Amino acid sequence: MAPRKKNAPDAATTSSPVSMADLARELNVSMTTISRALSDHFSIGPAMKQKVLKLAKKYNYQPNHMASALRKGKSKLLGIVVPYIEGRFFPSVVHGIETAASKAGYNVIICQSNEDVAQERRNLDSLLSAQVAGVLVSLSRTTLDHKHFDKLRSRGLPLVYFDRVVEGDNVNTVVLDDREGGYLSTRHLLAQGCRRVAHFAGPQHLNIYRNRRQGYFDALREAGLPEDESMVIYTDMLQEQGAAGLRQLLALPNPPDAIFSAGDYCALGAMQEARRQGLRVPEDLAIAGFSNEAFTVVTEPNITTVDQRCEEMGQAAVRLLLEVIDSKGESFTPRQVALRPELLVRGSSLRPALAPVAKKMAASRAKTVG
Amino acid sequence: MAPRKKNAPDAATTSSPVSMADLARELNVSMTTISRALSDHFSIGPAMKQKVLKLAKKYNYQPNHMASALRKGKSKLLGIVVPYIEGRFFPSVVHGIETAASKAGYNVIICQSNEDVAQERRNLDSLLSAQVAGVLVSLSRTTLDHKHFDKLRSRGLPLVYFDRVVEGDNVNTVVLDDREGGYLSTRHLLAQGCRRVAHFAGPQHLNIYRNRRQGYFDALREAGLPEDESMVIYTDMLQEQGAAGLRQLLALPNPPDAIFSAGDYCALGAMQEARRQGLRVPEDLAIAGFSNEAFTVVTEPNITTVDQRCEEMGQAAVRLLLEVIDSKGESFTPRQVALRPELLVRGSSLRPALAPVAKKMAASRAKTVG
DNA sequence: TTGTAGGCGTTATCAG
DNA sequence: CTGATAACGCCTACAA
Repeated sequence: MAPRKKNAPDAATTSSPVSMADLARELNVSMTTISRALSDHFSIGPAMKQKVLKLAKKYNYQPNHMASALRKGKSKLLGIVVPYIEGRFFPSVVHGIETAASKAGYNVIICQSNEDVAQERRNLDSLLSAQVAGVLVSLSRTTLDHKHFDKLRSRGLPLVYFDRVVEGDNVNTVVLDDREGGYLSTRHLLAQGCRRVAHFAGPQHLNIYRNRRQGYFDALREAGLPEDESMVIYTDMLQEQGAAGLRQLLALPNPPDAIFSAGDYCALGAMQEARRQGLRVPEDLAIAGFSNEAFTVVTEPNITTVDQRCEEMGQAAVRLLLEVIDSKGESFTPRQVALRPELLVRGSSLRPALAPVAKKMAASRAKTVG
Repeated sequence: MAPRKKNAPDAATTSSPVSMADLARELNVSMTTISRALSDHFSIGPAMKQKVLKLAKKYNYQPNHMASALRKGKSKLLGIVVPYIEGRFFPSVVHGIETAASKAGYNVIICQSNEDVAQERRNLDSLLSAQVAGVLVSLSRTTLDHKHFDKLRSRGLPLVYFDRVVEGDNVNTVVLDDREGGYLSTRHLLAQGCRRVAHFAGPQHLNIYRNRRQGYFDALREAGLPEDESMVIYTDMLQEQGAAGLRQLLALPNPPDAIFSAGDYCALGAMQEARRQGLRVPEDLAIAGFSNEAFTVVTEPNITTVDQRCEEMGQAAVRLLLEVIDSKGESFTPRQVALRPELLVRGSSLRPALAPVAKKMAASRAKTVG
């Protein structure tokens, strides 16, 4: 062990961190007093409190969270496990999480599963070892069973899933209300005067895509329109598939006058293909996507889409997690939160003739439906 | 203190974490033996090692990093401070950092300064308290002096700046070679046959923009072309400023046939304005941007740009930081790393007539110049 | 090859 | 109001 020189003028370059013991020695009081003064304990007189605080500032005292956590058995660390930190969605959610967590005095450890269950398992072990106070997870695509999360539960570690969640009512989850998103989007297209609205659906084993499709059908039914499976194209939400999908739709005896795509990339592909086919967007074909990708405000026209409230999702997840953490002892009844999506009406779906009116309607709708 | 039942069948729902002491008791050996067996110490026989490892697995033992860090005075945590986690750049860098760090057995705590020095200061305190082993920083825009980082240095805490760095040769930095990026881009435009290349420059108090401009001038000089300040438009790299900038350039007696923009958004604005003015891109006006924003492959034509190697930057920063950490004791000579940018030639700058040849040239150049 | 004991910095408990 | 003391879980000199 390196010899530590206490109470000695520090070496030229590096100095050891100041501990409570150092402050205690300096003031000729006990560590207890220091500890209490710093944590604003009622049993310490204001005079002493001031003295301690002043000295702490002078010596630039930083509490050692590890020691505190070790002693208390509770750290001020939250763990995040996401598939990856790229694209638009996850970074924004992480942004929201970090903001909310730091506001509550927590630091955040971030892990990526890279869409790999094995990695996800290791992430959990890693967070366990780091003694986090709770964990926020968005499942990897390859996660089929969730036994590895029992390890957390058996340790009594609070857990909240977001976006890609375990379904059930005994888990804490925060998701976007995808059904509502699909519903709002489709209803908007119908309000534009479109009568044959097609749908680009995503993989139906993922609940987000199932729900968006459900919202689409709900809006059709509400408008008294039939559910026509020939108008639904199943894709993996890739750009090229949007182009191919549109070609397929145009070959129908009765082609669509609008498309609600469950993803922006697919919508983009369709819009580009429409141009190649000589169709005007939105006059001949109205298009709406999903996710509010950055490029949707760069295309000509801009693409109507649904915002996923990434940041709110992060904040809601943290709020829920902290509730569970703070309720330690009493048994907390798991809760499932669904966030309102926001429809963003843009040029790709706004029929010029109806524009002034429709814009207003759409705007008020997007707000009031929430 | 809650009573802990050692060695007792665990309560129905939650169980306490298993410690080395628990394992030691079970095997009737000392904690020392357990500790050594788990850390693969040479003085422990293979038989005992096996026994311990098996029991550890059975009880799902997770080492307590906090205790270990407290004892050793060294944690396995790295701290990151970034202005924010959004857009394309920072998330990708963070992605690279987390990947490299976790490969080396480190966890990563992430903090956002929100472009605010005061917040940045708090972030540092927070990381100090969390006992991180080192810190990676990209400066907030409002950070003018760097005194608050002395706190780290005086604690002997390794520090690496990336992207937005403190300039000097006594700090560790990782940046993109922006000059080279500007040079490659401009040279490419010249190779396309353009002879009047304009430049959208960014705020010159930021070194990245200064350097991109320098690369632009270097390429012009190399081609024997004059430096013409009337062809340089100073902007904040906003989309609208690109449009305005182009209008300004077109009003010149001798308008440009190409633009090298120090940012993609500005390039986009110019491209949209060019279309409005009836100019063909790239035939009448070749355009190149900077940053490889996601939308550059979505526009028509796609936008030629310079990739900033976000992920490599993160990895390089971690490598450097770990070097400093591992060199503890010997004095480490600070190092400044500059990453090679990658020119991505796309439709906005590829003159059709020259396309087949030029494409090949540009490609080989982008690789070999590096 | 294994064990003993002390301490990292903090806080809870109990005693003044 | 304040102080002494013992733990939290792990590591490591030193002893056996």
